[in-house]
Amino acid sequence: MTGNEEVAASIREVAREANVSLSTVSKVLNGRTDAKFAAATRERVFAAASRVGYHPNAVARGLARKRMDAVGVVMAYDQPSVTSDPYLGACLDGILKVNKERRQKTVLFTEDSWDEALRHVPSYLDGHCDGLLLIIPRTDSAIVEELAGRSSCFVLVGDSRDDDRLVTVDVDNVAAARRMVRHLIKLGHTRIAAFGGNHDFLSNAQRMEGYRQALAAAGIPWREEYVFPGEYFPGHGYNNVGLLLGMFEGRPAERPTAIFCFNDAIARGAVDGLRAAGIRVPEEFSVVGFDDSAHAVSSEPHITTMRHDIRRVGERAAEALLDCIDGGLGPGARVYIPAELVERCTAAAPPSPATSRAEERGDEKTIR
Amino acid sequence: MTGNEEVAASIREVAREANVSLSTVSKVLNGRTDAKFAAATRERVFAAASRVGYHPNAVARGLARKRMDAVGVVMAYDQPSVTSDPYLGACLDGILKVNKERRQKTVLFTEDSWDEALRHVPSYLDGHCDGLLLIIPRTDSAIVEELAGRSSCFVLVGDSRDDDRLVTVDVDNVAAARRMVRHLIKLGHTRIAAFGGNHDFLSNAQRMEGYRQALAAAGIPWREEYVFPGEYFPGHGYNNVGLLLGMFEGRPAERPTAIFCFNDAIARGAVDGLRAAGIRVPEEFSVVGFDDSAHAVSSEPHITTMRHDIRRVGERAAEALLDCIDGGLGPGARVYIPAELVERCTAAAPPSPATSRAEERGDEKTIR
DNA sequence: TTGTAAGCGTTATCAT
DNA sequence: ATGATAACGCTTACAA
Repeated sequence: MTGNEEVAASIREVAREANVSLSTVSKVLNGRTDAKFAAATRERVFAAASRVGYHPNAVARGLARKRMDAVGVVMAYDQPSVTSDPYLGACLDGILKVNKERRQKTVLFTEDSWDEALRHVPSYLDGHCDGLLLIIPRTDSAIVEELAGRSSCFVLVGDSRDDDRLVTVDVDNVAAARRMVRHLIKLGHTRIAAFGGNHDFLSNAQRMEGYRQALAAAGIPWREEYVFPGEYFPGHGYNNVGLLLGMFEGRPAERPTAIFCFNDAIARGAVDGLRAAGIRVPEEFSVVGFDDSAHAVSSEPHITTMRHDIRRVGERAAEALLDCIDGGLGPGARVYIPAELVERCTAAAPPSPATSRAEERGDEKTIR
Repeated sequence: MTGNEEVAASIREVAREANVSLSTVSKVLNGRTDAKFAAATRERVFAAASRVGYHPNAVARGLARKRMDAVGVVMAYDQPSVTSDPYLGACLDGILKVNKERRQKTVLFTEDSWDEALRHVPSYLDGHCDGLLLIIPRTDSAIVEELAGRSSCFVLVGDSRDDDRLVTVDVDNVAAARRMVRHLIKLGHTRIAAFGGNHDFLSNAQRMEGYRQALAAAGIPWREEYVFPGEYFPGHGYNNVGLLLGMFEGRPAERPTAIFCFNDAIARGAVDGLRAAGIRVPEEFSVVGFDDSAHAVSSEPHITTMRHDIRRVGERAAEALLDCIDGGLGPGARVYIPAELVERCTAAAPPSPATSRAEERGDEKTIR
């Protein structure tokens, strides 16, 4: 109980209390090294400051320095809430962590849609925030165009489009896909099908690229008939399994022994389809998913998948933005966060080599 | 493509463009009614403003008006994340919704503990935010004391302590408990036990009060032996059922026919305990929970409970804070959010007298 | 080593 | 109906 400090003390009172000028107070309190103050003066200032309970006004300070030590986070979601979206939530967690460490304030801009967000760009850029983190999961360039023209700092989170005007932080889809396919190859698979996701998602293209690279690295030729386009839903996994099984009905030796699904939903559908066809997973057929979402463990068997560290995405994004604000990071930077392989119960070695070889012979046969 | 507006235009350029003074621009753009400007002047100003792409600087404006149109939300959690705590998440959603509607910025202050928060009070009150929303679930007065001395606006969310210096918004525990007990009474129960939660939680006292009120309103005398203290965990529900059954072993006609549990965890334990004792729920015994948490539907039977609208708590809290900032709401205000009865499968009419007696006899048998 | 004064971009209080 | 001009609280050249 130090009494009542009703209204915030300004730098003026400190100056008066300490019998020094305003600038002296400012410099001493900000620890400016360009001027050396007498120890006695410094003491007087500190004493006065604590006596009057001085804490600099962030707004005035911000106006003078053109730096608010605050970053904006803009996100749009049709979901009912921030909290109901695990991606947004995890991302935000990472952002908050870094901002707290670096003593930056986090201001949240939530919109119902990116159209709304676009309309509010001026308010994001009104000087309140030193930079912007945009959690913009799908390709939506209108707002990016709007921002890219301005001189402010901003980074795109969960996106990795190739644009020299902006910095992006995203999960490393191609490396993760490559890793996953390599995992299947190491298990002994050589005939690996790919069950793709939505055609217009960047992630789909990236995962496809990872698949391609892993195959190429292992010297396994690309086979168009192993690639099944689809969408990020279980139904597509299920249906494509039917298609696949039908396609290779007459030539079992060419039939894939594993499926790389572009997300867990597809994988879940594929597993169900396989089982419905009487094929055991993983003994007879391996299936892997992606993302380690709820689908991966929603029922048996639990799906082998790649786990993204979304929280880390948020952290790195916040760091990147801060670097950008401090002038250490220019536009064009691309940050990728590696994923982690989660081995569960749907991937194993293909059926025994003997069988395998036999199948491969059969494979040639079917070609003619 | 209007060209490149590299750096934000200031009110100066607008004034120059429009050939008017700074104050005219400010007044016209802010729609001040105290001065009537010629339509021509207004037009010129608007035209100039949009021509140079003018948007007022929020920081300068904030400094001048002493109002940032921003509110701070401070929360401390030991949880790994904002998103993993359903209470915090829902609350935040409500806050964000209202702030968005009222065009207020939301700045997030997350701390690892309330001690940390206490240490950062000065930074919350540095002028950046016009008021503070504190999501402070349990009694933790140090920080409240710290804030109550200051002249800023703040409201406590999820708390309803009686302190004239502050405004609180919380779930209406006593009304909800009263409502739930009345529900049991309406079903025909008159012997209703209460399984309490942690002794030191405010919610426990409030729910007990609701129980007391409902009984009193129905003219049912208070029976100390029907009240079982405990903690908010399933184990306490289970154990207290054992206790209760034991206590009334020799006098079945006095045994309660229903249990009002102070949360769903306790209720889940109670249901399990009853079933373990061979008693059917709800046919022979009713059990109700509170909070509509995951426990309520984690297994069969799904528990009849009271659902809180936490999102609404957030909304009302944000509204209360804004009212407070606008001077419309003074300290001492108490806002309560009503809960909703969720009828599920654990509450029914008590056994009919005849049946009841028979069952009670059977009950005695199983016990020996 | 310390002080003076000019901003920072707005709003608000006076005059005119 | 408009325009100077002084705050707002702080930082930062530039002086002394």
